[in-house]
Amino acid sequence: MKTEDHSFLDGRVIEEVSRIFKALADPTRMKILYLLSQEECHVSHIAEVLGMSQSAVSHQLALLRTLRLVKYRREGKTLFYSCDDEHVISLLRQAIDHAQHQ
Amino acid sequence: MKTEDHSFLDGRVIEEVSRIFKALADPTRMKILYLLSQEECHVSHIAEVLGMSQSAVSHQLALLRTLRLVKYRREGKTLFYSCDDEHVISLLRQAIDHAQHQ
DNA sequence: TTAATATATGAGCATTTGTTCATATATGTG
DNA sequence: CACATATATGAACAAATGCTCATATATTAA
Repeated sequence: MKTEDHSFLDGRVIEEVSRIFKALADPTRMKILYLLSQEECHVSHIAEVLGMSQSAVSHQLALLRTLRLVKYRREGKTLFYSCDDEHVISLLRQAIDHAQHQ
Repeated sequence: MKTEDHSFLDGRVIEEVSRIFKALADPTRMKILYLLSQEECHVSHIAEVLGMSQSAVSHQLALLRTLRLVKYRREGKTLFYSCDDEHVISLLRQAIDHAQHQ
């Protein structure tokens, strides 16, 4: 195939896909997303379950919010986070399944 | 749910999945893998098509080899690379499709 | 063997990333 | 209001990343 005959990806698509995979590439964010795919959680619960500092979790949640992968609702002083992108969860589940069965 | 009631991921699975997503998270590697999913290519062809230096491509191919995502065969002085993990290509295609239709 | 070509690889460097620490903001309580 | 609790956020810093440049290795041809 010649250069001009290739099926190229749009630059915006490449950047978008890269953002999604970057989000999934970090073990901490993977754990957070996997946890939130099982149940809605508040921040300190995530921190406790994953054994991380509140600050570290909050920073990662901020990143996931920016990418619109999670959303939250407030209940008093507490914020409950949950997944906001089923497609990304589907990619995560597939990758996990594949890694588990090999 | 209490901490001990969560379905946790095995550390090895987390690391493995993280490695896969890290590989897919870089635009350059995405382009290389997407290209190789279309046809077997030699190194300088990849470099030309993607507008990158031979060295940069070779470094990324070395990384993808380490992860067993690509393989190669030699023909004289030339090395022909191709994909060696259909599952990862499947994840990539799904993410691309999703990004394109939104 | 010498030279040419194709690719790999090590060092160096700028950028990005993920954390911690300290502090700010928001909400509820007395 | 003052105070406690839950979370967010900015600064700083170490580690990881992706490139370039120079050079090494492998193969072929003369």
